[in-house]
Amino acid sequence: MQGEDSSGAAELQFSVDRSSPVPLYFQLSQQLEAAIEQGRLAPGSLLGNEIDLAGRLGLSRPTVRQAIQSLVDKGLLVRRRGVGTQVVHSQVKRPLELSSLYDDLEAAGQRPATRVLRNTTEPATAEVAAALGLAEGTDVVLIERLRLAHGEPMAHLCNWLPAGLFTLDSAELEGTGLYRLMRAAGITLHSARQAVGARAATAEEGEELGEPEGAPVLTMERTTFDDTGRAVEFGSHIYRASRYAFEFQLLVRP
Amino acid sequence: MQGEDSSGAAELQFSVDRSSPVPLYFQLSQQLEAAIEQGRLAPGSLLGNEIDLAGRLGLSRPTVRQAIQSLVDKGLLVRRRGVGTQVVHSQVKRPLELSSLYDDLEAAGQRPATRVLRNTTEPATAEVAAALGLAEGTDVVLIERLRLAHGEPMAHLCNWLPAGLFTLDSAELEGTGLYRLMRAAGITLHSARQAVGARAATAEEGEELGEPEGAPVLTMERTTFDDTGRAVEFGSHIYRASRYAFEFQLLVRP
DNA sequence: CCCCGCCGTTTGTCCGGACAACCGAACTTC
DNA sequence: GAAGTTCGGTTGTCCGGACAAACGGCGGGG
Repeated sequence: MQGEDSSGAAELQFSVDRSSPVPLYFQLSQQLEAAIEQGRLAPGSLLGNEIDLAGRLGLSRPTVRQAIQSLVDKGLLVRRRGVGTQVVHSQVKRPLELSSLYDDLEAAGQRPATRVLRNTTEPATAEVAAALGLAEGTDVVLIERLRLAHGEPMAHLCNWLPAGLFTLDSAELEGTGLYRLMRAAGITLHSARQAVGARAATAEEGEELGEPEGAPVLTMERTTFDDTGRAVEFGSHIYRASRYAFEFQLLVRP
Repeated sequence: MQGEDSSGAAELQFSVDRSSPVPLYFQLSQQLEAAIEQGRLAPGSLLGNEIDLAGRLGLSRPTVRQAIQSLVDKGLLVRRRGVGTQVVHSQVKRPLELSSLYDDLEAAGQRPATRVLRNTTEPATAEVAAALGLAEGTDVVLIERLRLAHGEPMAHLCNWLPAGLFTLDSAELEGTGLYRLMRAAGITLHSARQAVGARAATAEEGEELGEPEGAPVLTMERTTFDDTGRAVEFGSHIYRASRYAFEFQLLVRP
């Protein structure tokens, strides 16, 4: 038995700034998250009861609970009635965000690059129209890109967006991901429907990706919606299975 | 302009049972969710302000807020300060749960079946030991299964569990999924780390799945943790790409 | 020695109120 | 007519308190 494991955060110093416009519960949750991240709050250690914590910080219990709850939702803390709140043992990293491949590669230390093959406006095919909830033949923007890492092709990306949603500059697309541009344009992404599968590459696809014909490729189709429910993007992507796999963490809803 | 779209849930009837052990906020959130599911609350319609809703139900505003917040977390509602709470327009289905293939197939109307090929205890290989956080050579349970739908092979599943975690009956495994059994045994699943990729099937794998050698297959590796942080399961799965794809919905964290 | 119930601790739920921040629309002003 | 301003309505944040429910350890009884 190590007493440390249970002593927890009693001696940890947290503080809030009431003059800040940042909500108090958010200030606290950020400090707690940072302490967990840096190991100052050891996995398995108890956080100390909410009443005392509130008292030490000069906050009310609901505010402290709100801060804790946000970290529980992130999977960093676990609450047990009659026991207390403790830091989870496992290494929780990132619970599957809606991030672009560009950000993924950049975070992994790869040097991503993009080659824009097409950036045009076309009438929507039946499949694209159905995915975006538009009438067939409506004008949509088609973006075809090749994503590279360390100069090697990684994926072939086709995206369709409703025309007029916002202007897409090819130069900007070379330097960052699509989602970053959409967020910057004031579009609030809300949810996405995805399908991940696999198939054999056609000769043309193999050519583009540097794989032989018939090589296995990962496929992903995704429709993204904003918070008004409009479909704002439909993508059909192909990844080199020999060089890429989707990695993510998911949490279980209690 | 249709007034209906904004009139919202004013005339909808909700009620709570204070003698029930089910929390009041949960009763309300279930009724709201059912109303949305059945279309009684139209997409885009406003929910009516929280104060009135609380008054009509004889609840306090925090309780109503808690009910609404749980549906916001599920992606069914969107709140806008100064505007109100409205039902999202898009069809939100299921935000990617940690569910077994068995449940997925059953929900899709396929008739799943399982053939248990192996159910033994063996010393852990280096790979399995690393995934489960055990010492190499520690005894682990190995379960090898073939999953069928409509009598056709769909996937080949290999799972390793720490020995002694709970007893696995082959007969039970034929009738349901692994996660359901684990939950029934009192193990609270907390999070999982997954990797989804693709490759060509070996001759042996093709034989088992009814695919030619070299056919593309989807691969998934998954390590599942309980809420104490222990790894409770490691799985290495292969799916017929011609017959199966992962479909899921994901929400954007605000 | 083992099982069972008691009891303190801690989180879960719920209340009622207060003020701030924000949005949209009506209004005023130029 | 257009732009800026005010104002009502709604959600966001925060407080202090109260009781209930679950867990774990303790002691008593078999």
